[in-house]
Amino acid sequence: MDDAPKKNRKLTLDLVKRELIRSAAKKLFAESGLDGTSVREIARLAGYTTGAIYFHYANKEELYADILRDSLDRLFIEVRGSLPANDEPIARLTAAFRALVHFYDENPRDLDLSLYLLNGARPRGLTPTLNKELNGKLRLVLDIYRTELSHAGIEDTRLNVEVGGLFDEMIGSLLAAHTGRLKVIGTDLAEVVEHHTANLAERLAKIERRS
Amino acid sequence: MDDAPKKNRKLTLDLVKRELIRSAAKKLFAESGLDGTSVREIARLAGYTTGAIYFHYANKEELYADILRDSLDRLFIEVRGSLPANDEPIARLTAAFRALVHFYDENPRDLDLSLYLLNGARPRGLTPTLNKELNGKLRLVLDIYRTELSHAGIEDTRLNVEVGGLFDEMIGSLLAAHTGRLKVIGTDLAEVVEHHTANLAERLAKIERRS
Amino acid sequence: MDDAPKKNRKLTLDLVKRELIRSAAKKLFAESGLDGTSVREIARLAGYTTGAIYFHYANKEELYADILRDSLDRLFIEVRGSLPANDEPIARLTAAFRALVHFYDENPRDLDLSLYLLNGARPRGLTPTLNKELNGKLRLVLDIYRTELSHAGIEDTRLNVEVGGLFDEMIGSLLAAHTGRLKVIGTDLAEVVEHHTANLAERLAKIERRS
Amino acid sequence: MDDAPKKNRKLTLDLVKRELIRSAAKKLFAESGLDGTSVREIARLAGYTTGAIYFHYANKEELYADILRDSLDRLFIEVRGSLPANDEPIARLTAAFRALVHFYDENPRDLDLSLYLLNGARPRGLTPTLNKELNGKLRLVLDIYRTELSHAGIEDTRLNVEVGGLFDEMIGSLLAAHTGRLKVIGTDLAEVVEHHTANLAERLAKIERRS
DNA sequence: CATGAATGAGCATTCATTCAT
DNA sequence: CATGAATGAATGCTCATTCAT
Repeated sequence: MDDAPKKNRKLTLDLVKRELIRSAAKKLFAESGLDGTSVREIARLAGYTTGAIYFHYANKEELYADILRDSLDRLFIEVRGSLPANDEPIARLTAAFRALVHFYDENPRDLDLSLYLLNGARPRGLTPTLNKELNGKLRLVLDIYRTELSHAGIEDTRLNVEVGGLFDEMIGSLLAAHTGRLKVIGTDLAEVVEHHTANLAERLAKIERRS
Repeated sequence: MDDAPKKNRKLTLDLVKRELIRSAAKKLFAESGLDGTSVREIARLAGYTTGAIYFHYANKEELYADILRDSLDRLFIEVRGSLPANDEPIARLTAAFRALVHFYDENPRDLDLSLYLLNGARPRGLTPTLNKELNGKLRLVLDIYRTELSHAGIEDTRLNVEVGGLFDEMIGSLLAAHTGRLKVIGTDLAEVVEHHTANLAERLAKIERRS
Repeated sequence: MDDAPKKNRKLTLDLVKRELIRSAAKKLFAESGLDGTSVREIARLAGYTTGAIYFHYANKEELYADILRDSLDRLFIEVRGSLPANDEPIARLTAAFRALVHFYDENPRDLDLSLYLLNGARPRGLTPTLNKELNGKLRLVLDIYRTELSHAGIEDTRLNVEVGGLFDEMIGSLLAAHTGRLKVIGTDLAEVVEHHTANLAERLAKIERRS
Repeated sequence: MDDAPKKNRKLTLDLVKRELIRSAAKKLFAESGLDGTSVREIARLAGYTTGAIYFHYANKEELYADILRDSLDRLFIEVRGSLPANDEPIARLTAAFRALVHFYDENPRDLDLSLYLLNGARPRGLTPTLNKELNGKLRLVLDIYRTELSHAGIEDTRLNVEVGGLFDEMIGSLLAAHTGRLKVIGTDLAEVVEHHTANLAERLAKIERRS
């Protein structure tokens, strides 16, 4: 405990620096995407020079992955943590979706960042390995909904369709709220979220009845 | 009818060539986006040299816009043409949405291509003028739904929310079907479309009752 | 006389077309130089397409040379034609210089065009052969002054210096008048020309006395 | 003096490298002009790769401007520094012109480089901002002569004409000496300069008498 | 003669990445 | 650890020139 104070301080400083870089990169990646952001820009915003980035990260892609990895991990924790203890499937699912919406509403940059994966789009520049890993993390979140739906008695065949569909509707709403199509009318996101989660509850109820 | 055979043949050939370029460009733009596609690649795929592209199009962006313009025009015609003659608002809206889904299901490349506009994202590299024009074309399609919803008696304040929301859900479903999240389970799109349009009908009915 | 009316008309038309091209090219070359003018621009301004230029001229350089050649020929004729019949060397020289100034004042485009040669500058893009030929034509004009000066009794050693110097002063004045440094004060060229030719006369007189 | 040897060495090396680029660029710009010189050529001559140039200069134009800026600054210092302390206007003006001629005689590349500005020609490719700035620097030099002439009692209306005229004659002579028209006869520049400054003195004297 | 489509080399510029210091 | 100079490949685009029609 006493023989490594320097190392600790150093480690801490190191983390602070890494966070500085990540924070700068996140902002820029969210604004302009992976290809649209240059390492020089990131370095400048973080207060470093180009070379420094490469001390902390092997390359640009790794930095991008690191940020997205972290974002997906936090999303997972948030959603999993939102599940209430009760047995009511619909209540649990509703809570889980509310958590998703809440997360991306509070962290709009993460939404922009995740768009690459969310719409399954071109992994342009993203190594297959990394693409797989990150999609795996996304699947982990989706699996929460899948599990809950299965607990709600939805048969396996419908499962993926429902989960994917509901998920995409959420994302769609978030995008609508986030990208300005909504700003025109001045309605705030909270209202929209309520509207959608209400819809969701009804739909789940109906699915339950059907199955 | 007989006095201009050469000119006609030439014109036809010309259109064929332009179409060759557009087709190659569409494929690549759909796969890798505007920035991710190089003019050289397009030329190579079309069987030309770089310079030839610039004989037909002022620049890369113009080529991209030309393709997207055409896609949105065809979508508009398809959706507008799908409206049945009867007065039943819900039937009309359902048909209109079905047409949208159908169009993008049949032309998956157009879906990828339109993603830029659909999720309102950063027009990185798109000239403001062009961005405006293309978004205008998209708005034309959205206005069809807006009009129908207003005929269905939805009050003006809710209009934009509903149109945007419904639209995004459709797009979300299409993406889910299109980008592989669905392929896993092997369910075909037709089923999903039915599922969603059914949902839509119910929801519209409910909205109608509320208003 | 009767058997070639078509050919004549054709020849005439041909000359007209060539003149059309030359006129367009002259304007653009004078404005933007050899490198700064594209063949396409010339063709467009002349009302033709690119290929047509290459029917009439082997290449861009040849077109440029043709124009400059013509300009220098006309300058030569003008200057030589200006020499009065009398024996008075000073009067003859003054007339010759006045003709030079007059020519470039009346044909400002020719002045811009000739700048390449006049300041002996970079033959960038100008084939040595052509450069030699055109400089030869310029020398022909200079030789008029040289001859006159020698008639005025200037010894051979001074000849080139004087001719070059006087010539450059004329050009300098023309440039000053032509390029805006003079416009500021609103003085018109006529005045400047008189001023300089007066100077010239005095100077020649003095040279004469000295020699 | 001793505590920063590394930094000093680095700084020195840095300046040397920048100077290497500037020197290579100056040579090529002087020979072939702004448009006629490619960045690749500059890099090659300087012993670097293309990209390296862009580390030191924002773009080709900036490099050109940097060189010309420096040249005009040095000319200004030279001319201003040449003015003798005495009150004799003609002596002062003669000295000032002699300095100009001397400067460009010693630095023939600077003369070629400055031709763009000197003959007021099309700033093809030169950003208006830069063109303005550089012309401002040239004006600073011209203003020295203007001031001296005004001290010599020349009335304001004649001022610009005289300054522009005298200046252009100087430049004309330099060009004549510099571009080979003189080389033929083997007369050295010194003689020509004396000849011209003598002419100048007489002319000024005459102007003074007239005014 | 003229067209206009196509070529292909060249250019300015950007940028991820490396590495000596 | 960080710097900053340098690399080199790639990119969008231009343009003189050619040539089948």
